[in-house]
Amino acid sequence: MNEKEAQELANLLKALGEFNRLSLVYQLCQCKAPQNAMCLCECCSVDASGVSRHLKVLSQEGIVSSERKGREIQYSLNRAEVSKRLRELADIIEAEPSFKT
Amino acid sequence: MNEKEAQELANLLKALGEFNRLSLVYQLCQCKAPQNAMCLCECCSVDASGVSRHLKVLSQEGIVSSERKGREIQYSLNRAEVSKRLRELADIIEAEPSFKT
DNA sequence: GATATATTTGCGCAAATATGCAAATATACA
DNA sequence: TGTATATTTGCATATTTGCGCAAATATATC
Repeated sequence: MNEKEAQELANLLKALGEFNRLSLVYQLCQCKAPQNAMCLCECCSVDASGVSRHLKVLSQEGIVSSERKGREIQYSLNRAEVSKRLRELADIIEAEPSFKT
Repeated sequence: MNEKEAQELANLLKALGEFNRLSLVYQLCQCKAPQNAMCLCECCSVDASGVSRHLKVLSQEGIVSSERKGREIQYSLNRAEVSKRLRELADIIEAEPSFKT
């Protein structure tokens, strides 16, 4: 794990590690269909501009994808990619080294 | 997942989502034996007081355990617990619901 | 008790972050 | 073109966070 990868992973974890953003992720988690920001607004105690900013952070970290549909922008969770990265970290943490002190 | 659990998980992710703290975790990851803070200091570009504070955060979130051994305090990574919590989140994120929109 | 080493804590500072509000922008529709 | 809805952005503000330094504390050893 080099420095750049570590920084990217830290960024991912930081993006998920804010309560309202994690709430947005949970909300998307429970949805089969993509959701727009107005809808996601309801699960989270911030106004539309705050939701917009949080979704931008999640998007920049590759946690959600977005697609404009008319007036709305529909967000969906990148389930496979996010869970993969979390499991990779879990694997690293779990594996006790056979060498070194 | 209730509000309290979500907040605790957010706290865990936030604790891991800071570059120097994640570096400390990686360092502990590569060690079989517990390490003291002076040793951990080397992998991380902050002074001893900074490392102490980071280790306190990691300890409060249950990521590391500590035990005083004479003058030193030895830190070890709670591998099983941390990887379990990360995998639980990965499971939640990965599983597409069969109901709801 | 005096000294050395390891760790924590108080303090101040600078940077980052989360937030709301209002204005700007994008799009759809009458 | 004008209006309504959805989203973003600029701005100001309050809070949090990470950091180093110096002092305090804890423990071991002389």
